[in-house]
Amino acid sequence: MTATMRIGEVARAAGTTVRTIRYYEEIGLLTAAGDRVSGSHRLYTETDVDRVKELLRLKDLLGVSLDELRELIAAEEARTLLREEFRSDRTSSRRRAAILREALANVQRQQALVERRRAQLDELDAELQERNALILTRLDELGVTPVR
Amino acid sequence: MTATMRIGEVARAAGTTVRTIRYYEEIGLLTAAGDRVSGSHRLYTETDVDRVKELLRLKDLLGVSLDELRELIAAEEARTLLREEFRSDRTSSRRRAAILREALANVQRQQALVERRRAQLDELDAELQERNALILTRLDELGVTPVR
DNA sequence: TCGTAATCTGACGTGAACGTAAGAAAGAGC
DNA sequence: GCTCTTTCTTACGTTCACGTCAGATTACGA
Repeated sequence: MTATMRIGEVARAAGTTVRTIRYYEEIGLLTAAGDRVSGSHRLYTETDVDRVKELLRLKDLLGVSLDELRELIAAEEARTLLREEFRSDRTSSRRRAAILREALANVQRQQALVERRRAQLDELDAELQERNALILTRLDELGVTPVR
Repeated sequence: MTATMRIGEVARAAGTTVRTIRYYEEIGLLTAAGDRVSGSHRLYTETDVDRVKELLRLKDLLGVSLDELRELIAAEEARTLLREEFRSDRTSSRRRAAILREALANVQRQQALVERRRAQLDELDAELQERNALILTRLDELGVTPVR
């Protein structure tokens, strides 16, 4: 189907290690494309690379554990369905709508977390600004010209 | 001097555990106020509570390790000096300026990290918005009225 | 002074997220 | 078919950031 790649290439493309990819599969965060008999090489697509990148990003930016991440992405399975099932002509409108709703809820959960994080960051930023200003004032009082 | 408190109260006030406070001292992130002979109770001030809160926040929001946090806060010692030495009348203007400059550099390092994080968050947010919009469009194409 | 709660030190335990090593097997290129 | 790199499975090791336990000590309040 799509240009198929092996685990090493995926790791390099996603900026991580082979072990991490396998580990994510172990804990159910990832599944190699296509059925695979134990022992044979795992095969992936570009989409998988994107997924790995996204997992790493969410983990880092939102500071969630891989367990929480699994919950957060639970409905992401729907995203896979969206590619495999959604495109099929024999998928009903009703079914498609359900898939889309799942995907929507999924995205919205992530957005909520992003919003919370952003609010916290803003607060921190405001306090840092304040401290910065205070220090500049004190320097000024000393008759010193601050750097910038 | 200031209203003095013990480790349990500090932990409660900062929303963490006694063990964490001791651990932070172990790795040099924190120092109990005043000289202390081994075995006697650690004593803290309100300022220490703020410091612990800040440490927890930076760790969480910026996603840095405690080691990195120590580097990041290195010059924070200057902040303590700022309270003890800065207020002394026998501290020269030149010395005060130096202390302030240290504090300034310190704050600015933190601000830089906050900025980077914010930029990353913004990027993530933009992509989520896009996905959200795409899903809504598809739902619309199906003639379904999305929730909200 | 005495009882009791909180804290002390020291040490070992734990969960998450991988790292690493060994030996076998797979698969791409010639 | 053969070589050589890459991947496979299994399993134990490691680091970080604390948790937990034991026994001794401290200090506050009656």
